[in-house]
Amino acid sequence: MFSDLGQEDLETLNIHKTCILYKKGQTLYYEGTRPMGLFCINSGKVKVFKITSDGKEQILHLTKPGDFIGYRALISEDFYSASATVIEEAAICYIPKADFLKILNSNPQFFKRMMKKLCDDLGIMEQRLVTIAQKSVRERLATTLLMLKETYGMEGEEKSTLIDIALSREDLANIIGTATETVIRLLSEFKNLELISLQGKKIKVLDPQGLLKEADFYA
Amino acid sequence: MFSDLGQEDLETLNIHKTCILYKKGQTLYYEGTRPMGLFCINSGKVKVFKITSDGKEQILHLTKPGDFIGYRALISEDFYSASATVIEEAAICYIPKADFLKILNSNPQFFKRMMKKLCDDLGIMEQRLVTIAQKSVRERLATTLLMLKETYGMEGEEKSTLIDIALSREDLANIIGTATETVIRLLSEFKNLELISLQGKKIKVLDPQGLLKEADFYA
DNA sequence: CGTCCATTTGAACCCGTTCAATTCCCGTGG
DNA sequence: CCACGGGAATTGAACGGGTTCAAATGGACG
Repeated sequence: MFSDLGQEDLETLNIHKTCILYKKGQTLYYEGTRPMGLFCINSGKVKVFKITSDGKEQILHLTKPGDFIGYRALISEDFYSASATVIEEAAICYIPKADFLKILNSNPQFFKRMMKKLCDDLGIMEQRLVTIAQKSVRERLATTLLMLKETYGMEGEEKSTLIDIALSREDLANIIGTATETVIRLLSEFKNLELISLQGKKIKVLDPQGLLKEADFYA
Repeated sequence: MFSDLGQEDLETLNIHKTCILYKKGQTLYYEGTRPMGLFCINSGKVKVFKITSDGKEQILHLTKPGDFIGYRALISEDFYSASATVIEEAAICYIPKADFLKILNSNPQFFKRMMKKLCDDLGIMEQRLVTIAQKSVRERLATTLLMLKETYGMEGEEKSTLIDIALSREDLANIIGTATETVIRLLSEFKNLELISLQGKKIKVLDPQGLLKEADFYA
């Protein structure tokens, strides 16, 4: 995202930039607080989520290296609408609000790229809404596994792909919008159908075509 | 949105602009087709929705006067990701793609306003995702009725508010992500609890506080 | 006035939740 | 090094919200 900024902008960026290593469980920001800057994920993994009135968690986004988060509240000059917590030790840079906004306002190319990213994120969110509203939990789990494979997949031998993210069953449930127990039962069904294999927290996809069928996916 | 454009931009806008009256049931565009311009809703109502592989419909958005739709595909130079159909006779203007993009690229203020709108839409979509994923159908119906009241409410005598949009029970179900029959049953329960009253397709909100409680809403 | 679709009601069924009990896993301290 | 403690994962079973299918009723429009 920042890749083709000019020399000047890159310097603006770096002057006040700080990079810190965060441990699992640490929280970057809380819903309802005021953003003071932008977080860029260099390595590790972060979940972005909301908590409902009855205490249930919904995960909106999982980061991959290169992502930055909390940019929407920054652009809108608004409070954070979600919280962000580290789920795997992560190296994260922090760019003060003023520097980010300065570049945003002075560099039309960058502005355009942000706009494009917003459009993409909105498209993804709309598709997720439809999936959650109209598909069964079983279909949603299959969909989510395929999505995780795309994002975190590591090709292995025998055409199998390891999903390289240590999600708890509870986190997985909070992506899909279901109960932890349901995820566990369905994962074990998928294992019996030899669609996936389980190695501790990590999941390996054995039969993507089969999962696609379970997801009832056509697009 | 277009309100404080300069004289020049307004003229660009008007040269090729066409305004047509659409009847109920007419479709403005279909998912998967290429956008050629922007639709602005002057009056009437339009639903924006996706169809899933198994033929179920999910409504993503209902318009109000002043809204314009399909702008995301236009900005992203992408295909439409949803379809749009008129649900109440509507007067709609059409601005060719080139004119819209010209203004977008030449007017930073307008560009910024679009960016802000994208942020807002994304925030709304995230909130809806959480609601659908984590709330019961009953809570979602109450939430939706309150939302509709905000958008289409007409204050009447006796502190009651008429929701001035003729939604079919099926459309209402397709906003909430449930079956038509469930909506009917819950509406009738809400009526018995004297939270709402029903007059044909139109719904009148009698007790917003009560609905708020049903929605289990805290924000 | 008749046709057709939307709405309503009824009833059976099932997916998914919830609660409870058990097992597993892993880090920690003796 | 190993026993212990505690949270995560798993399994079991009952319950219930919501869906589905079928049938009856109502209402709009030609």
